[in-house]
Amino acid sequence: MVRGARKPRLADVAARAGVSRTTASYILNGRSDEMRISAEAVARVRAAVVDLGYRPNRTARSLRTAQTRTVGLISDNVASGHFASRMLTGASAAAREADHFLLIGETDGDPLVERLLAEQMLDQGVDGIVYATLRHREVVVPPSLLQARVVLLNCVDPASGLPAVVPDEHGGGRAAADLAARAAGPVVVVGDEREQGTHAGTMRLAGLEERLDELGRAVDDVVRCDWTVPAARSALACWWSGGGPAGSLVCMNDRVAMGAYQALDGLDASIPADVAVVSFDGSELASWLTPTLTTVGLPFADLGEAAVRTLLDPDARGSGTQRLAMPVVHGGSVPTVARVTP
Amino acid sequence: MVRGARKPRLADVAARAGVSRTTASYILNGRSDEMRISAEAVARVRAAVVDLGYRPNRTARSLRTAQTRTVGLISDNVASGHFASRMLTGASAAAREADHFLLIGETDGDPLVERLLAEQMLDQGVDGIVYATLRHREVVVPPSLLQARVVLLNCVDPASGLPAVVPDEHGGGRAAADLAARAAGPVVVVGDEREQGTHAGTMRLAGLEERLDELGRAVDDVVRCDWTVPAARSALACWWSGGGPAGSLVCMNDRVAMGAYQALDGLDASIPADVAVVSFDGSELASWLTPTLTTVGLPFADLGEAAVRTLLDPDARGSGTQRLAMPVVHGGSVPTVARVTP
DNA sequence: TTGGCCTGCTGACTCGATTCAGCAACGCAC
DNA sequence: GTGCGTTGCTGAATCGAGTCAGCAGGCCAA
Repeated sequence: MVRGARKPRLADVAARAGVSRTTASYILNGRSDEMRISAEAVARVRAAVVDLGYRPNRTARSLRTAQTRTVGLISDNVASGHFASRMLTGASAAAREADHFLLIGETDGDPLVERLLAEQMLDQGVDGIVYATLRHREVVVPPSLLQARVVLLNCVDPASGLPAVVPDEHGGGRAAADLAARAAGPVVVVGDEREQGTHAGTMRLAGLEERLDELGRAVDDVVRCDWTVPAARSALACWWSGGGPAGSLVCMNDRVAMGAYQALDGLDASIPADVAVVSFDGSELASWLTPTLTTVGLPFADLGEAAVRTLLDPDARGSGTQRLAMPVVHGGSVPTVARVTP
Repeated sequence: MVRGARKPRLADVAARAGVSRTTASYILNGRSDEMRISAEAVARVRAAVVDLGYRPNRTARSLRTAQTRTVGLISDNVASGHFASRMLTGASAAAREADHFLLIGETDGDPLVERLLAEQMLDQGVDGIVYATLRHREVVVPPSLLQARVVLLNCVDPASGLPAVVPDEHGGGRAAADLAARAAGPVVVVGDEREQGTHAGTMRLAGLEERLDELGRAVDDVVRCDWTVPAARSALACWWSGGGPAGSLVCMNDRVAMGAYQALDGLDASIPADVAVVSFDGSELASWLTPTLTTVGLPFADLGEAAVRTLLDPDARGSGTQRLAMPVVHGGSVPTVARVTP
């Protein structure tokens, strides 16, 4: 590129190659065969592009084609969520793969901000919008969104029938059952399955019960508490005040499991010999505990990726709800081999 | 807006108001006084905008003005970092405040991807680029970036002299000193201050030593280990095998502190009565420990906000490096009142 | 009457691409 | 030599705004 000169335009390329703008445009858009451009012209244009360091102006192209090659992601709190922010990683990677960029905006749950953000993204001309939530739950998307293509991420909107990508909580519950069943003794769920702000709990519990039943086992008790460290700690401490802990604990998330570890700490019971612990999330926290926690992971990066893929896939219009498998992250909190069940 | 009609353009507004496109444009851009447009014309145009539901086409405007009202954020791993992802929250909030959108891209540290991403963002016509890193460290920004306005976030590039926004690690170290000095006995630093991938450690240590010196105290020992839970746990367990723990621990981050808690667990020493623990990060983890951890926080959201503000502030060209204060997050791991120093 | 100034507006060009419709030049069949 | 088809290209319109230069028309002073 010539020093000091302004950025070259398509017209400059065309002039240098001795062809019209039209011809140059066809060549750069891969339509040279269709338009029967001679090989010589193609070569001259390509050379000119290199010589001038030409890069097409995306804005001008967008004006003409009404496509901006950007996708928006509107969320309540995803970037703030410690672990859920990987949805952004996945989404942005998938966008880049499709030569798009990801535009992000957070609403903090404020419906007004949500509406504003949606409108501004539409003004900006995004090619589609991913509507994401920190917790897996049901939502009602703002009507203004519906002018664009929308894919839901980590949430569903039953009324709208919009395509959605969510973790397979039910399958995750089944996986947890298999892990919990490795230990003998009662299976105890820790954490209120109706935790507000999500319905992951009910689905996990349903899967857990289904699979335990198949194994000839059952959920023997549920210790209801918020999904936080201190709530789980005190709930369990209180619950065990009767007899000593035994069997296996299925914790609704890794923080609850951490609370369980703390509650076990004072007692004379070791993990996993006396008590097995399984949980959900697959966050880094699981690897910080001793012994490391066996946890059924939320595939956040994959969720983000799948959502953007679905959004940009022209064939995926009414593709319903995709449930992505929750992979087990193996730790040391369950016995490595299943005990033989009587 | 009329049903089924295509989106109204400025020309439609002008026609309905009985003025020229030029006049309508001046009015909508707040230049009606300067251009001496009559109050009646202004009113008619505003009414037409409402009637038609007119929203300006940002792409067309961008083409003309060469401003896209978007800013890019290129990072190595910020969205994946559990806690650092709040930089995105702050950055996106600041962008929105200035009527801009945030475009994100992650490189995973790959210089090739970095270059590509930078070029694509420039093609996209971003009004500026924030270059961010997960860890606070020195970087060399890719030369292709320098075509745009750039602000560094959580890193510095001494050679380029680019404006940067970073946490005030030195000041944070001083704050930690005040907290550690509340307990009598030796002050022990936990975590290698030369942790690879960041130079936060050396700055924290320098601030710590400076302030301790002012208080007539000193760093009595440094237990060098990686900034991870298991490394800190085993390093401390080993270190204490001589005598019992006492004094105060200054942990290089919250995970190290968690390791310290675990190491203390078997021993007969309580926090903060026997050992005070201070750390750096201010992550949620601090609130999950028992007792809750007193930690000098990284103001990630503020950092992100300040970076975008600086980027968009026309007066802030060579504004040097902004060091944002690290706020103390008070927990229960240090004595509440300072002991009288002899 | 003429010239100059103010008020209130507009015509036409511009940003940088995409794309439809059409046009010369040539060969070939009749 | 006329008509037709193919090859290889191009002119000009278009997307939807922003903006410079200028133009009527009225008023006032000389």
